[in-house]
Amino acid sequence: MTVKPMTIGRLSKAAGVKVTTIRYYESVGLMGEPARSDSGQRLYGEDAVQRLSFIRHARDLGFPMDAIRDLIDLQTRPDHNCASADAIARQQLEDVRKRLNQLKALEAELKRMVARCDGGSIGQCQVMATLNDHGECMADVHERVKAF
Amino acid sequence: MTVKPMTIGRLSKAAGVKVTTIRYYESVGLMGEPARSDSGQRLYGEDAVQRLSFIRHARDLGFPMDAIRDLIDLQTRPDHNCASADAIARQQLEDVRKRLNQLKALEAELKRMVARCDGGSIGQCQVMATLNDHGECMADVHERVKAF
DNA sequence: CTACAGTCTACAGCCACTATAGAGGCAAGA
DNA sequence: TCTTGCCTCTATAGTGGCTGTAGACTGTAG
Repeated sequence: MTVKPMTIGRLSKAAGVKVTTIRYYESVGLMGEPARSDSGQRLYGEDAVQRLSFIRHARDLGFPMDAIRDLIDLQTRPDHNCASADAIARQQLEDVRKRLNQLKALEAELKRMVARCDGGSIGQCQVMATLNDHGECMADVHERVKAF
Repeated sequence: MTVKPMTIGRLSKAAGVKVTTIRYYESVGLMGEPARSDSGQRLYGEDAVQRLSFIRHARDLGFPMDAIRDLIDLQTRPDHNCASADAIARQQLEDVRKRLNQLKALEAELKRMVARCDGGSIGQCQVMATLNDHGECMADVHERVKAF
């Protein structure tokens, strides 16, 4: 016997991903077109839960959509060499480390900034002074931190 | 004698901010409307360089536009108490620290992931296994890292 | 005068969604 | 059977912080 298929709402609850997000994933090709009921409602099987949980975990780890698409493609060829998947993950790790370093520099600078506030007036405010005077800045914050 | 005003291109070079970005800052109310030449070109004084460098530094430190707008408003009242500026900076520091913690968790998980890759086939790939099996995940990566 | 660089406005695109509108579908209770 | 109320559908616009493009005009050097 076959298992009863889920509507998108049930899938949403089962996978912990919002309905709109599932439809969005479909629209960008991460999810593939599901079967439809006579009235046009999407119908999913258990594999959809699995797929969504894969996507969600990868997103939680910060993988960009393109990388996830590549990983999903790789999954469909289980005998292919693992090196590609490894490379994608290593790239992601490198990106995360880079952002980590930038954020650490930001934290140091901000910490220094608020530490110097003595509660006086704006005119003498060291927070303002620091923002005005880039030369005063200790941290090498020249590259803007990218979106995650 | 007054100093010769700059066109937007000169301002761009002087402040290290792209022409389009300057116009964008104007459109969202961070820059204020400049004087114009007879033919309609924007004309700026030295204060614009100062203002842009303030904005840029704040952006480099990750302050969102709204916060920067607030800080600029504060600047126009130099005798106002410094507490508001301090609060904005502290909020930003807190945000940065939160993201830092999330990123550290990501880094740990990714490191663990790539360390287990033995170069075999996708079928046995530990990178894939980790992504498939959220239960295997050591890190508490339940909250998605926000854009910076 | 002729190039060519600079400037103008207005609008589309980026990422990864989220929110909204307006219409139709489905199951349970009266 | 009808109603109530949630579910689902499509299509579109908005988020943040810009960047890129198109097509027209302006300013300047040779």
